Amino acid sequence: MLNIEKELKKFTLSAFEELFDQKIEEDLLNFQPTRKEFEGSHTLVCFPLGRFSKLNPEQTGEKLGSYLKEKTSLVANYNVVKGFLNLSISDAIWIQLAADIYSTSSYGFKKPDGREVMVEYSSPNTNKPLHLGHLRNNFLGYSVSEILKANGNTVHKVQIINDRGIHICKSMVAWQKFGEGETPESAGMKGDKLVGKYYVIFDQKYKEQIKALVEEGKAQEEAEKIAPIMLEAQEMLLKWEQNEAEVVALWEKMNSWVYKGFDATYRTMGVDFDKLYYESQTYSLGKQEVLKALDQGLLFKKEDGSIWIDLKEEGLDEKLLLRKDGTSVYMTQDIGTAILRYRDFPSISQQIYTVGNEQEYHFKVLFTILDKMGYEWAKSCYHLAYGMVDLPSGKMKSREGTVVDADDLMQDMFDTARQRTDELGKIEGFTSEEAEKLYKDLGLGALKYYLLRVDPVKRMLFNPEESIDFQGNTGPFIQYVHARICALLRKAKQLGVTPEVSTDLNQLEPSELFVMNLLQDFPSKIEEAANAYAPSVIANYVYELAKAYNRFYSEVSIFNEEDKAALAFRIAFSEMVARVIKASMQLLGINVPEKM
RNA sequence: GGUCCGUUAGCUCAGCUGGAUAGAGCAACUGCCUUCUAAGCAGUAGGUCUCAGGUUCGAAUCCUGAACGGAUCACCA
Repeated sequence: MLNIEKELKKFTLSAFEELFDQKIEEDLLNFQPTRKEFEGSHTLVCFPLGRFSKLNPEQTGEKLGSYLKEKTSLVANYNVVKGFLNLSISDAIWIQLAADIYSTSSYGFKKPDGREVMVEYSSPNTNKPLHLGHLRNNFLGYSVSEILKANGNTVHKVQIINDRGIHICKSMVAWQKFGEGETPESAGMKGDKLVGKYYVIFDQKYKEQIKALVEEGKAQEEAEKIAPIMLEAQEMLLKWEQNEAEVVALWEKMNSWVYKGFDATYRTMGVDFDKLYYESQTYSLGKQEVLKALDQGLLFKKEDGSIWIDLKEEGLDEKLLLRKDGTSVYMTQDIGTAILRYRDFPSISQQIYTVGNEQEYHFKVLFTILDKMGYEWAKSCYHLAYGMVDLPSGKMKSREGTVVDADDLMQDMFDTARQRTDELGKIEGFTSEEAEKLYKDLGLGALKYYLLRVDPVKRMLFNPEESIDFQGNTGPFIQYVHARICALLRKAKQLGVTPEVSTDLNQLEPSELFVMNLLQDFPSKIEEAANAYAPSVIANYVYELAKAYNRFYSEVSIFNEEDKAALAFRIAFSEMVARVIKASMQLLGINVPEKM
């Protein structure tokens, strides 16, 4: 495939040899897109080149420009403004590039390179439903997986389901005491919602008990420790780890409710996993590993019997790995899970953990522990941290009922999509299934794009009062451009116009050139997104592309074109744009409709 | 207090491997639908890129310091 920038660099380097008798580093050649107020598409910054050409930047630009124009068929024209050499690429080259792209299947995607990675995302606790934070997590993890695949990696999507621990025991205790046998069926509630309800009830009762104890004269801290309902939860956790039948049965029952609810939510979200890990199946391996490490002298035991690791030398602190009662903590489980994954997938070269940035310290400690335990691969583990999604009122708190529920939010988006679509009235002839599918694609498109266009490291604000837009820099805008192009392609087919990039063509419109330039960027954008684990790179790119195409669309009347070659080209060109839009959106996990 | 992260237009965000007059969208205002989908296009207005130093021909971008906001340093996950 022709790469214009690469070619320009090559010729510029030889220009330096011929004109100035200098061999210079390629890195010195800084090509950037030409600003739209100047003529040209590629601009070479000449300031750093003066010391090699022994000329001022302006003169350097002139010399290079005339050399390139003369010696290569690439450059049709040039101009120098201040120290910037602006180059216009000849239409023939653009047409050749278009022909290359048009004939390339899955343009921009790399062939599998044998590198295998594991991406973890979602990883919910089973004591409450998924919320807005999980949406950012899931969309991010899913999209990064798709981007890595497009960049040539084999990807295993996994999650670790936090199905055990004190949190789930809290829901269990509350259900046992106050549930009166309620089930999702009897309550008419999704299972995850029902279990979440009892988690909230636990917290309410717990707070009441603490308050009562404090009124009796206990210190707050002590009251928190001795509140009866908390003791019951702790006892239940112990019984669970001892595999007591009744507790295990209750645990299985309530978790199965939750899984059914989660499955429904994941299906709506359009995410999936290749393999699921459950903490209940990995924590004992973690425990074994901890005990092994204790034998090896890597850990130490405190007087009360709890087991710790000392990471002060690594600039971290002491970390608890097993409680005094022998039960395991979060860290213990994560150690077991990581090791198990490498046993299951020995050829992966990296594990990527999509987890909020509030857990940065946790992962730093986890990777350090694994490293100390002698696992070579610990060095390549990567915590893909993302910022919290805040509400105008501040952080979401499930205990205080300020969370934005994932199912509710998605349903709101679908409703908005339906309403907007009905207002516009453009989908006559759709069956009700087709219409429903469209509402979902649009609603999810808006939501996913909204969450993914922001750089992952940044925390973001979500205001539930202001609904997510369907206009401007949004998912539906991009989906709309795709649908528009599909309408063109249908019409072309109807009229019997065969899309073709023909060399008979002799001129392209400025707005076409601008789009071509963006199309050429697609492969490097995928690479950039993969290297930075940042879907936002793709999101911003595809928006720019869609916007640039829209400009062309409004400036150039396609079917009024009398030149046959130009008409055939514009159809092919539009088709290319649609393909890149579709592929980009696929990388974000967003479907693009053909009509909307 | 230690460590990490963020701060760009009224709001939400790009730009950050240093380059021209810092860009989009929303909100406001002005045009454009008898012609391929107006969920659109074009335009107007809106900025001491938090501040102060430094490096450089050139700094929103790199370095140092400060301010503000957030996270974290749990026998929670």
